[in-house]
Amino acid sequence: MALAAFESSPIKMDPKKAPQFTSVARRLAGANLQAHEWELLSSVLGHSLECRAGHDIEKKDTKPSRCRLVLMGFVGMARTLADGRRQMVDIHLPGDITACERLGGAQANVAFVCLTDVRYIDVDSIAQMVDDEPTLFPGWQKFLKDLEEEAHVRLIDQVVRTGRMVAHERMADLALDLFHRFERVGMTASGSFPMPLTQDVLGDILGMSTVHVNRTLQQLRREGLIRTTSNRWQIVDMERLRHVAGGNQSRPGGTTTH
Amino acid sequence: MALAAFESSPIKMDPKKAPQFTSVARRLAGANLQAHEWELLSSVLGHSLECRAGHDIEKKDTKPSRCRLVLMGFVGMARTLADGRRQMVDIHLPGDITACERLGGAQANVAFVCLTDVRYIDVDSIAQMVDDEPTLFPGWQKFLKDLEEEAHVRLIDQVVRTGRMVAHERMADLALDLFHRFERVGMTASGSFPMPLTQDVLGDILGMSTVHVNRTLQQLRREGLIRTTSNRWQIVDMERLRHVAGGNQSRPGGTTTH
DNA sequence: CGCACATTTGACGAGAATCAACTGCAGTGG
DNA sequence: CCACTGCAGTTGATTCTCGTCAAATGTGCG
Repeated sequence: MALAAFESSPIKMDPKKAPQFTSVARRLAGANLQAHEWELLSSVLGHSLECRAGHDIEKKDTKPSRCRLVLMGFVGMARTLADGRRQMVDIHLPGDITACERLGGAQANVAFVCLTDVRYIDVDSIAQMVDDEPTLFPGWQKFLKDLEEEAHVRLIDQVVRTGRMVAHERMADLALDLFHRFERVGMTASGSFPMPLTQDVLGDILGMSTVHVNRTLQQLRREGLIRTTSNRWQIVDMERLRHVAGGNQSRPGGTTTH
Repeated sequence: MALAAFESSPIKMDPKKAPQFTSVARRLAGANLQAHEWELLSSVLGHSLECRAGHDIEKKDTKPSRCRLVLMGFVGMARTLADGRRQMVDIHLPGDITACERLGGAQANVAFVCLTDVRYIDVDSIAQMVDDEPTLFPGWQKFLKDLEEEAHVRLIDQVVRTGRMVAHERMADLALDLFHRFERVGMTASGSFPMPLTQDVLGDILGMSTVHVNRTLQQLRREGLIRTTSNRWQIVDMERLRHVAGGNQSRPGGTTTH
């Protein structure tokens, strides 16, 4: 059991008492952190930060952080064009890091927008220590590297999504992507996953207008593929949804070529 | 002068006699390689490889390489959907590395396609040595890291391009991007840069049909923004082309918010 | 209740894909 | 030398996806 490793770690943390840590716990459970690596985390875990929906993540008082670990909520990596059009380049969920700034972010000209109320911790100091002395923190190094690789693959997926898929394919593909990512951190329940985003924001993610998001969603609902409540989506027919997405979503160990 | 540093390096290489190395020379000139780091390069420079247009880069005999340095030609990082649609996720030009496989490429499900005849060298062995002992090769480490960061920014740009720009904006933005990248490696001449790609491939890059690429190009030509010959594009009116692209293309030190 | 905000609906038009045909051009072989 | 071939580019006609505008409906909240 993944959580067991986390519970038996030097840092005592009961997921039932601190549910905001469960996603990160799932992630770190596979990282094989050593005792002194857990200590790194304990030094910052108490200082989780909050950012309200609609605001950019940014520390006004101190220097901007390059690396944050999301505990709760959705963070969007967004670029805004001169005329106001906005494109979400990537979405960060609980357990992800906003590590773009470690990879050329200075040139990227993107902002990290809280799409919901967000709770996160600043792990920039940890990242810097790991960068300086990678051999001292093998668990953290692998953890950070894995998260960055995943973000890289997500970017590639996002290019394909916006570049070559039509509306209902984009929507289906996104739903599957989010489902699998929430599944890994134990936040799914009977095929459903958190979806508190407005159709407006969904449009900025998928590169389409709000109205078209609405109509595309209706189509998927009408065909019995998904069900939506105010802050959750449920996948009703996984197999057909995959088919709509084109069978191209990267699922663990999935095959690809037709 | 950038080339001077390269010419005075331990490896003698006259750009006039070996023009295929000039792009890499420009790049490495800024990397401040130490003597023993130049040696690394010399061990592989003689073994440049070739791949014909239309084929995937892949070494059949040995294990697949994770890291290649492009000397000449265009390499496309492509994903093909089940029904045959294809999206170019990134384009690698002379002086770039095809380093995707170093960053989660195993999951990325992309192929490296030669969009022209391509000449490249396999620097996987170098990359592995640098990964193992980064402190021994500070110049190479920074060089590889910079190239990866640039690739990351290009991915972000590509998401915005395909997600939120209309056809003529995409085309203008791409033209400017390519121009600036060729400029850095000294392959521009009076506002022109190499463009040997077919409109078919351009469609796969920009996420639009071949016919629409054709019509969009005609529009840009008609408006006096670019001129095209069989294998070069010339930017006629940089200022207005930037305006068409939305003023959002990342140029060195450029400002952004309106 | 009134307000702000999100979702939904309809009507219309613009942008882009598709299909099919045609042009221009370089290479190839008779 | 010229016909033939293949390929990239071009054009027109048509269809369809999607964006825009505007209004209506629903929903939570002070």
